[in-house]
Amino acid sequence: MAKQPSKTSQMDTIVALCKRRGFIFPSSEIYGGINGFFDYGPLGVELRKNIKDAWWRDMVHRRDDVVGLDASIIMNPETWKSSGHIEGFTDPMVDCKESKLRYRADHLYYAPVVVDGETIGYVSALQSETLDEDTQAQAEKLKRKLAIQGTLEPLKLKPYTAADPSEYEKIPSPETGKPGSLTPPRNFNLMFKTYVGALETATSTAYLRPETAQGIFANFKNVVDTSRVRVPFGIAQIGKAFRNEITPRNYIFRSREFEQMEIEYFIPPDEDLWPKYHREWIDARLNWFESIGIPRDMLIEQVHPKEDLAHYAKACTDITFKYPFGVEELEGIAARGNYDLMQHQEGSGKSMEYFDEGRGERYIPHVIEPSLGVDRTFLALICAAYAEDEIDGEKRALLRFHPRMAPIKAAVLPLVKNKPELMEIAQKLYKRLQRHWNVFFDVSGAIGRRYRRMDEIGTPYCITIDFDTLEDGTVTLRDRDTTKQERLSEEDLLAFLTQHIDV
RNA sequence: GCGGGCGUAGUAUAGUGGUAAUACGUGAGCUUCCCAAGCUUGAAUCGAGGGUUCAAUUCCCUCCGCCCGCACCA
Repeated sequence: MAKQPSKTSQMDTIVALCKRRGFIFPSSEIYGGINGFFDYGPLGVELRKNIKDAWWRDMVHRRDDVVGLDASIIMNPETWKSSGHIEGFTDPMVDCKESKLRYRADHLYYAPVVVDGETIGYVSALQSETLDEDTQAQAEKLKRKLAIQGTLEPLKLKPYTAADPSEYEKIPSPETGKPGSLTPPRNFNLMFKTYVGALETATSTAYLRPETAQGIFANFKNVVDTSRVRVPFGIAQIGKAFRNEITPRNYIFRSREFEQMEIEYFIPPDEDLWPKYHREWIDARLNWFESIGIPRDMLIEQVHPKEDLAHYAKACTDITFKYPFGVEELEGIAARGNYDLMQHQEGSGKSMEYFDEGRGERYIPHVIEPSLGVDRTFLALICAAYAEDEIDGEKRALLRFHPRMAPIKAAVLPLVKNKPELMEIAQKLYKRLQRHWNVFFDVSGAIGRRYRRMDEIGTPYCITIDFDTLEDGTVTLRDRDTTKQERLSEEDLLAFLTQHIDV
């Protein structure tokens, strides 16, 4: 019985293919690699570039209402105070050494149990609606158990993060109820720190940006003052961002260095207005994914439930993709109100107000934020494109990339290499195509082998120069997905390629 | 960070206390060769460090990395 390929094995196959054909390498592999970082090889860099170019062209050049920006990765650290990343990006964690469970330290509450002014022990519980009752019951139980007489004083609950280091040993684990197994709270700030200038001092501390968005907000006034934009309008940016993830997982899906493609789309503040723009952007983004070759049925629109939203957010809809390891976020489209601009206005002391001439009024615009990862798109494209089929009883693996996304658009293949006439024509055609696209020239091996090589890296078209070419100038155009061939003149070939690649 | 599993050419795997192999891929060559043909020939591997041993890829320890689960996903 044939082995059913499991979900992980399909992922393994894709990982192996990416390595074998030069899409993705583990970063600094000769030194044993480094967790959560990846390098993109000759084919990978082409695919990434095609993703970014397509996004930029479709979101910036082909729209009248979006302009671009390229902000620096390291910004004034005040930026991250205003944005909330220095406070909110830190997750204090506490581990229970006995039960092996881990908690958010700020969600774990504790209180000393005090009877007639004397502390007889501690109680603890996780944040919940019944927190007060739970801890009260624990305290009474403790008092009975120790057979202590007297009056129980009201519990003063504090988060574990506020505990004195001398108390860590005495606070019971919420799982086991016994003290002594909890670690001190440990901070995981997800921003990478660095130092600007020669001296490593507290005042020279800076951060690698954890998102590109803040560079856009920080430049809001600059763009408004210089670019003749009018609300509603967007600012788009593509760039690297860095998050010191506790556990990078799923290949390039969650890595510590990644690239974002973000738009902040500024709209008037009317409460009834944002749902319309939010919807428009969700649809625009879904259409875009389809246009680059991700089938609609692999995409899911997921609305964040109200209770999961950040306090300032009005709504957030994820576009998720069916990765082999599960359905995971590709892009988030958030309606963030005017929170970010307000924060920066307050933090910087500079007005973020926009004067709307049409309305004759001043306001701080609200924002819709479509935020997408280049690397997640990369992985989605490969997962969507990967296929295995059978040609005349021979198995083959191929990547069915949209021609616009394919790292190599076409290969020029002289049927045989020991005929100078064929080589000469092939070289000439190759040079001609090279002026327009990334094309490949291959003479080594049998023609069938060369086709299969191109299939595996997703090259949509192979152009073969054969003996008929010497007679009538036509070439064979072979299609990757169907393996069908047709003969075309050189001019028809160019028209065909232009039509299919430059969409 | 914890627990479990793992680490042998580019990839997938075999194997051993006496210095390593198979397939595919890959380089060169031959063949008017349209779907991984054939032949000749070449390169390339035991994650790193330490220990035990006459001898370690094999046993032990440490580190690094990968995978799964917990947690995290702001």
